[in-house]
Amino acid sequence: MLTTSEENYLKTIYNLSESGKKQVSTNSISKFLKTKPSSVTDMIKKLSAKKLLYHKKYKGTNISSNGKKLAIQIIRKHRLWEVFLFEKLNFKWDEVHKIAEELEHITNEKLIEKLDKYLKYPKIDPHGDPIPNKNGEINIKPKIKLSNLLINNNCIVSNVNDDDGNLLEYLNKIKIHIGSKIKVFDIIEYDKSIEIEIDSKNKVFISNRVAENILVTKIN
Amino acid sequence: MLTTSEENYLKTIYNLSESGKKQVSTNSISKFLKTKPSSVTDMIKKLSAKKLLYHKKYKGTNISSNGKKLAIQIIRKHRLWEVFLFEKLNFKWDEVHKIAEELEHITNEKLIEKLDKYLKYPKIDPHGDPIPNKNGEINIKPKIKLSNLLINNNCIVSNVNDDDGNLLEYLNKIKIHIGSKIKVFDIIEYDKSIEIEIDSKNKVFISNRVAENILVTKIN
DNA sequence: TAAATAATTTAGATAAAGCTAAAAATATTT
DNA sequence: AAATATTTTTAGCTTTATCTAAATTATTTA
Repeated sequence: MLTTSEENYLKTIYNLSESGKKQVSTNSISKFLKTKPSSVTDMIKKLSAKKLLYHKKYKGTNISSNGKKLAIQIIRKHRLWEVFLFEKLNFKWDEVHKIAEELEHITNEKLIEKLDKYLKYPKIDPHGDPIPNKNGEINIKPKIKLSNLLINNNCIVSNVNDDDGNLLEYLNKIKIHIGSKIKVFDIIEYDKSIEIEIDSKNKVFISNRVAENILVTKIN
Repeated sequence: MLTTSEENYLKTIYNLSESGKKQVSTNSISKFLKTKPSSVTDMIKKLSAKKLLYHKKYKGTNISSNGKKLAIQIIRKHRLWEVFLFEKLNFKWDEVHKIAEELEHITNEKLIEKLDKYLKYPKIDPHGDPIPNKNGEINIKPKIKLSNLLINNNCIVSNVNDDDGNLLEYLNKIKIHIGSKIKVFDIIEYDKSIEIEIDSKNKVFISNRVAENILVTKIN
């Protein structure tokens, strides 16, 4: 059994090693968790002693296969709770993460199995991220440009190219945000602009340039 | 903001002072929480400094009105989560308490308001205990003998006189336990035995003697 | 490549929440 | 009312997860 703190480190190290090179630096962990590098070193020692990490002094940290298994189960719990908060309690997409950070540490296998069943075994969370199953298998859907979809395709917005401040402002105005469900209604051949339906409500036209800067996960 | 441990002490002291005399002894707290009396003394000092308790050395502890308010909100969370686990996730009555002990410490007001709404503002938990409302008001229903109910009354079993080992065994056999919902179908004038329906399923007859040893909370 | 800079680790400190053992206060018996 | 027993508190220790400051190793730059 792991403490909440150990779980948070493990999850962070797993996430950092997935979204980059396999060797995770002490500083990157410290930055993410907002703790001091010396605290990170301490925790790395603890988790290494439990064979959940491999660590070479001054070189970096790797997650072990046991560590990975545990991390994935924490992520599973996190994302299932996010679905619950979003779908059942009607929280907004940007409110669920913080609460799920607390709920994910509740340790009761039966609770998670029953929650999963109750939510009808969802495959993705409100941000479009895949939910690992009981056995830790993850169905990773690639993130593609909205401009690459075809008519009648459905997707969830998972990322926005935010180099450009104006784009975010515009998306905010037409109510597109991370987690929004979008259906492609029409594609105009002339300029590749597309007509979309946002969250089963408003329909709008967006230019190809905008559609190229929205990353989505295809669903069904 | 209180730590989980502080919350557990506060809740315990509130419960002990409700179910007995107002002065709570260090030993009784220690017994309930399975910590050593010396640890209890330490925590009492901490909570007294926060004005949540009043304490006189060697004499005993009282909960303050601020302490009471906080304790009631923790109990509110606990009982709402119990309803969720019981009604939505289909846990058994005797499984919900342990899980709710963890869930009750999650601190997010909006979460509890939304959970309350989602559960349709329940008034009692699966054990028949009242759920305090947002303002901390508790609708305390008296616990009465099952033998005192009238035809068509509904109730929840909240206590069983367990001096007699045979009674518990018998109740187990006919599937009556704490939290069971019972409807009175008929009362036989001759011997005051009653016909009841248990959890909207099986109907049985029980003697007046048995009915006198089951304490219930009337509902609707 | 040597010096400067950055990253990482070590050593030692702190606060929270528990513990044991002993002292002090209170309660109960004889 | 003394002696004994019980309860409560105090003093000091442990573990967990942090921290700061200093030392060590790695990397970058001039």
